[in-house]
Amino acid sequence: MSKVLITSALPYINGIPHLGHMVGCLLPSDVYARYMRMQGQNVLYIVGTDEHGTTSEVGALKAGMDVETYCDMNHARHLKTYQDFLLSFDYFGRTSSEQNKEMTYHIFKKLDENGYIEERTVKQIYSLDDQMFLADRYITGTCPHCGYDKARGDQCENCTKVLEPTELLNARSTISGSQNLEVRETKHLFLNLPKVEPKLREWLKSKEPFWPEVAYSIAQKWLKEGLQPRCITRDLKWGFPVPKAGFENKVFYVWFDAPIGYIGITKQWADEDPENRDWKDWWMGVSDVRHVEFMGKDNVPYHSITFPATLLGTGEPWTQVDYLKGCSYLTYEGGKFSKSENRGIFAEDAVKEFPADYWRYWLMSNIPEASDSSFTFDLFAAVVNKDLNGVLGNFVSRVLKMTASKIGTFVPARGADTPLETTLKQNLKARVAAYFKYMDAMEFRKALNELRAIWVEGNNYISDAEPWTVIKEDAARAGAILNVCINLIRLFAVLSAPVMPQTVEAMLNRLGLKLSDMPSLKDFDVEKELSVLKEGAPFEVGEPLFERITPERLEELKQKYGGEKHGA
RNA sequence: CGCGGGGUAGAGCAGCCCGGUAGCUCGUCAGGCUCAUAACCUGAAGGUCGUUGGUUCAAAUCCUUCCCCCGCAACCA
Repeated sequence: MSKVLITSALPYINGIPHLGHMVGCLLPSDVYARYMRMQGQNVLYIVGTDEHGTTSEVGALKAGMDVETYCDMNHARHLKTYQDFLLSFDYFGRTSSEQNKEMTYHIFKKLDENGYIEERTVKQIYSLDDQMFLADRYITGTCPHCGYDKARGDQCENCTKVLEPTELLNARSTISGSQNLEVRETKHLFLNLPKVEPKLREWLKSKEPFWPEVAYSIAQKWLKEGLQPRCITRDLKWGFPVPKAGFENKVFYVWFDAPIGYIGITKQWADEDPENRDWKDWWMGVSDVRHVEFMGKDNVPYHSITFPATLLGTGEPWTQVDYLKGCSYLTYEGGKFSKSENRGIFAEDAVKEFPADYWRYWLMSNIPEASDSSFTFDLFAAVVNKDLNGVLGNFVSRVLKMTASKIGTFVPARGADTPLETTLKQNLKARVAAYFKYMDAMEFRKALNELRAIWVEGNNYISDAEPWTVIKEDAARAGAILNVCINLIRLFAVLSAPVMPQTVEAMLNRLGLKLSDMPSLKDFDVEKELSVLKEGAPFEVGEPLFERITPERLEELKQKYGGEKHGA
């Protein structure tokens, strides 16, 4: 059995996860993890919060809390949200953990020993009132080019010109509003990327061609533009103190320790059960691990260039990413998700409106793979009503209700196959093979399209077989048809499990089965799976699996979540 | 000329790498069925594949011009 290490980009703790975050990395990583487990693979699925950096410090300051308490609170909030979305991670850790500190120090030490770390003195803006160095984005002032008075230290949003913070007129701290700023020199440590570049190029060459277009292009772009030494320390308090003489008051830059978090969190997981778990089995000197990373396109440079270079620089045999699934962005009703403008639907609210499976199904079948895609409530309602209610939910209803009313609440006897069953099985075999092929390749839109097509086979079969007509003349044959249909419900449930775990459980329960009764997808055989439920097995009809979204409800949702474009 | 991605029926997408009758889902219209959630099944209408020029027997697909949308641009996670 091979090992599959699955990681999702670690959500930044200060952010409020919205549907874009869910679909870009968290959800696909979960669907893939569930699928691989069902394929009999040994899966380790790691997620957690990314906690360090200025943004957390400022967030805590504004909330009037110390950073640790603030992060504890937000960590719990993130965890709750992801559990509500039914993410099946093996461990949900945090980059601020002791374990991650250990890993970060170890890796830093190796890089330093190998000569990849260098000191540089840089000029930065210091705020006397805030008593801290300000990141460029925390400095606001008047743009020297266009006179826009809310230009940020890195760029003017009005005229789009790239700026140096020292160019701003009337510069002030975004945090306190103080204009009491001065330029100070400060010493920092840099990771010498150009020195790692030859190794990096060689490594990328072997992996990259198999990545999605988006990920491949972004990595190529960075190499083409040439790598520069990258600063890995900051003048902040919230972070891991730099273990080097002369840098006692500085911490590592969040982007240095965040990806190391995958390893640190694995150690958190291992430490829970040290008898049976070892982080090294997944990360150090192993050749039987396939590492798959999921992330939004903004994260690709760090996972394809900076982090691999960091690991290569240690000279140690770390597990590197084998497949990098980079997704594009999901936009909301034609614009960006924005917490400050209260535009978009956030994960916490989403699960209050509809069960997680509705969102999981919609998001996975509309995942932005090739290009950005858009969430609209109209599209959402169309999919929920048509696919979930019309195709899947209605099939379950019509089959179970008819069997119950015409025969009884048990599985009728199976008959000999007619050409109808032969055709059904042929179609299903082809569909299932395609579904597996796309899931293996992480082409989720296509996979979900096949899943839907598999459900449609059920409606096609029952339309062609017409048990409601047959039963008037030949009760045994009608029973045989319904036997196939009930087995189809079970088959649909099994195949849908990676995407809609909750619904699948409900489907199985009606058939007197549990989630644990699901077969492995390895060596999945349509013929065999269609004869699992035998004559006499009891079932419950139950309520409809899904709720339809009425036009009234749709309007209500659009109103509530600011579906209309601002400033139109 | 900053970089990358995208521009294909009313909507959302596939096809493009490896040129050869333009495909899928929703929506619309018509028909069927009446077991089921006004659901399901069948069929039809609807596209000069953003634009210019070129290569070719043949271009959505290769090269070129311009336009539009989205994202990124290293002290923003």
